[in-house]
Amino acid sequence: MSDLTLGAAHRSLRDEVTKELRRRILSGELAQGERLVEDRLAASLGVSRNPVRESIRVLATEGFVEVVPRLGATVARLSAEEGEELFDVRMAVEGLAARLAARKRTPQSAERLRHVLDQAKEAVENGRLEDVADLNTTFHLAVGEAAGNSYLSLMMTPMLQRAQWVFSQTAAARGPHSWTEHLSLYEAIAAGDEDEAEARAVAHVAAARRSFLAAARTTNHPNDMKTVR
Amino acid sequence: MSDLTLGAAHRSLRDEVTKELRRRILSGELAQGERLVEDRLAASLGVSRNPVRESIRVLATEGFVEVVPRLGATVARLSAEEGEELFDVRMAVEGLAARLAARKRTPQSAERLRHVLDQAKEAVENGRLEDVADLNTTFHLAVGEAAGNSYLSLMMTPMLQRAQWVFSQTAAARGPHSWTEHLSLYEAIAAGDEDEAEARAVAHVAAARRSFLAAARTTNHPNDMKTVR
DNA sequence: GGTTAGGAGACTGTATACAACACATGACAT
DNA sequence: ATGTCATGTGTTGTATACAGTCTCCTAACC
Repeated sequence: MSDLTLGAAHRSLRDEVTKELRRRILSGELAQGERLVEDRLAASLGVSRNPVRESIRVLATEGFVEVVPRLGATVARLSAEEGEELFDVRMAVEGLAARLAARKRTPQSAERLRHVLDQAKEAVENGRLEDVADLNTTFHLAVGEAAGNSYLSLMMTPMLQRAQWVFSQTAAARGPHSWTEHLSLYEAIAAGDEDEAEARAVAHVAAARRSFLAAARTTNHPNDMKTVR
Repeated sequence: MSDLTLGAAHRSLRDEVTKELRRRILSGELAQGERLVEDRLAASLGVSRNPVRESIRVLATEGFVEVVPRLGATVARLSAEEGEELFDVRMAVEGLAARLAARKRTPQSAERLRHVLDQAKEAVENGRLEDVADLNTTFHLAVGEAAGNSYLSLMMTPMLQRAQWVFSQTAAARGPHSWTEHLSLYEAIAAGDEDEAEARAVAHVAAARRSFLAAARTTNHPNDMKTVR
């Protein structure tokens, strides 16, 4: 139906498919537990089953999809408990990222962080909330990049996308709050203060967890997040 | 050539291919930077290109393979610096895993850890070094499982395989040493002492890093690990 | 001699085709 | 009425086919 418009520089079709499927999952367009039938997805994307299959496998290793060998793939289910558990991992990983980013700071990395912050500020002021969520993720990832540790970046990319997913599923948005905390983290990194950077990153994730818990408590039943079918 | 013997319970062929390719990379049978030509791999595994392609994509998201859109895939290169950086990530992640494992310990998880330790002890005593390396990885992963955090497990699996890769590439084996440290970590976890468990896990990874650095210094040139071509 | 156009070979990207399997439905037997 | 078996449909797993692109080699040209 809605054919993909593939990017200028001949980015392979499969990458576009992966991106689009991930987007649909993160946005909730594909609901948790929903079955991913290769034929249907292929038709809806205007491609053959082959790129779809490859994408599904990638998304499965990233944790967005569950594959049972002969039975097919479904969008992963995310219990409230699993959502909360993710924050533990984030605190450890992002704490490290912030510390290393402060240690290895360069003019370029500071510039990059500031650039993302500026974009986010602009998006906040203009009330473009979808962009704010994306830019928050981008900022966290930029901190990971600034840490100058390739495996850390590789690991953080799907982790942060998952975090965004968790939030979108609970409808717990907290854009402006985030922004000031990001600024404060940026300052510690730019100042090269490792301990403070780590502490602020951990505190930031902890604050995000509290938002999540509050939202989860009001919008959902005790043990499961909404699992629209 | 060497057709895969696919497991009893009809585990899909593609899973076997992924496992086998990963094994070949970890063992060095496929050298760093070596080109992965789909046709050749397919022929050598006795399957068609399709499962091979899917496997390559999965291994790429795990960080063992690098894919450049129209040019093909190569085994990832691991500089000595990247190898060392991995230890930073491991300290953060495995420290958390040990802490959580101590917090959430159950008779079952303790039993599981002890079982792996017993196997490792037996392998050490019988001098089966390849098995020791695998069992060390298994133990670390078991700690991750004991933490009862699904995303943590998901993240740790490729991370630990990568760690094993790093060691095999530098020929830095330290089996027996590891074993006593593992035992000590197990005891802290079984005692439910969170702080001690985290500290011992971090110390264990730090010790591994020292082994790595020592081995890397003697076997390699300053900035690059051996990159056989 | 160096540089550039052309073409052959190799390989990836994508589509199509077919085989194997799972599940549902319904008929038949007990 | 219930259990078991046969049949059909939908879906995944795998193989094959073809088109597009990159690289390298050759040859012609300046």
